[in-house]
Amino acid sequence: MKIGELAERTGASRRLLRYYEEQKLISPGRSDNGYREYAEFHVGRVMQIKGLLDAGLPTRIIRQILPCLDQPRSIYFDDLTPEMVAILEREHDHLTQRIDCLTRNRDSIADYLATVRRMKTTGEAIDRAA
Amino acid sequence: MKIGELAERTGASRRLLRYYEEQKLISPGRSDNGYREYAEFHVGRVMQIKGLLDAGLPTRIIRQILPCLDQPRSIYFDDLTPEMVAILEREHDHLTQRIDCLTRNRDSIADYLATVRRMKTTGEAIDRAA
DNA sequence: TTTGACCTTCACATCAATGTGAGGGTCGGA
DNA sequence: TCCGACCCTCACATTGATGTGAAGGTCAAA
Repeated sequence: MKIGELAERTGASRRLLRYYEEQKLISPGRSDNGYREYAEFHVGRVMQIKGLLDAGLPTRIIRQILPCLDQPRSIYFDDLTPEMVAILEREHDHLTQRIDCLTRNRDSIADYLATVRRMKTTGEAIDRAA
Repeated sequence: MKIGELAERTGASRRLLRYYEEQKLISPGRSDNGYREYAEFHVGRVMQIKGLLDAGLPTRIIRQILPCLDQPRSIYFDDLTPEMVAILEREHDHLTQRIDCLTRNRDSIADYLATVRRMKTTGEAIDRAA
């Protein structure tokens, strides 16, 4: 599949797909004419990159952890240095922190919305006294 | 408390604290000499901002949802426009998506690390065949 | 009273993630 | 063969979150 189709299927711009490649997050092949050639699995891959990016991870980190997240592992265990394990552990903890922070804030929003809805139905009694 | 102390207690640079103010995320008072004067609750507030920012939310969104997350509500229910409710609902869903994405990826890392550890103990049998 | 450690504003620098456009090939169909 | 819709590279622009430094005011302690 060429870049246009991948762009359409993932919602990422062509420019962005080239940027991901420049950042070594994806490595499409090339056909004879120089066009990038993407495989089916690149669709999921791009979605994953977009998600991680949107969640605040920089490409630098994504590049490091991505090879470990593939289903048929693309990095093998004897290639794995202690440094790499340390990075993964650190990122694992970091992700957990982010998740906790987001969860707390999301729940606060939910609480707030729930309160608003309760107010709306039980009458407009506002506790300005708080 | 002055900006230096707040910076030290929150781990945010002075520059950043001024930036947050410029972005209307915090509103310290001023003493006679023009120095910013922060209250105790600003410590938590800054941590929350840092967390949200680190998790990928732009200041624009943080500014919108922050007033709703305070414990003594600083925004009251009759001030709340339908547009604001819509924004909160949208952000709530968006946060949920982010959380799911991060959770999936964190769990993948955990799986990977678990597999690595299993390999280390049960011998170096590598499934290159995958 | 001077020095050092604060604080102020202003402004330019940087990095990551993007957009946008120029200048130019490739290719399939009218 | 020519047009339109693709693709390429290169490169400059922008936005958001920061760093950094200049030029200067405040204040406490020596």
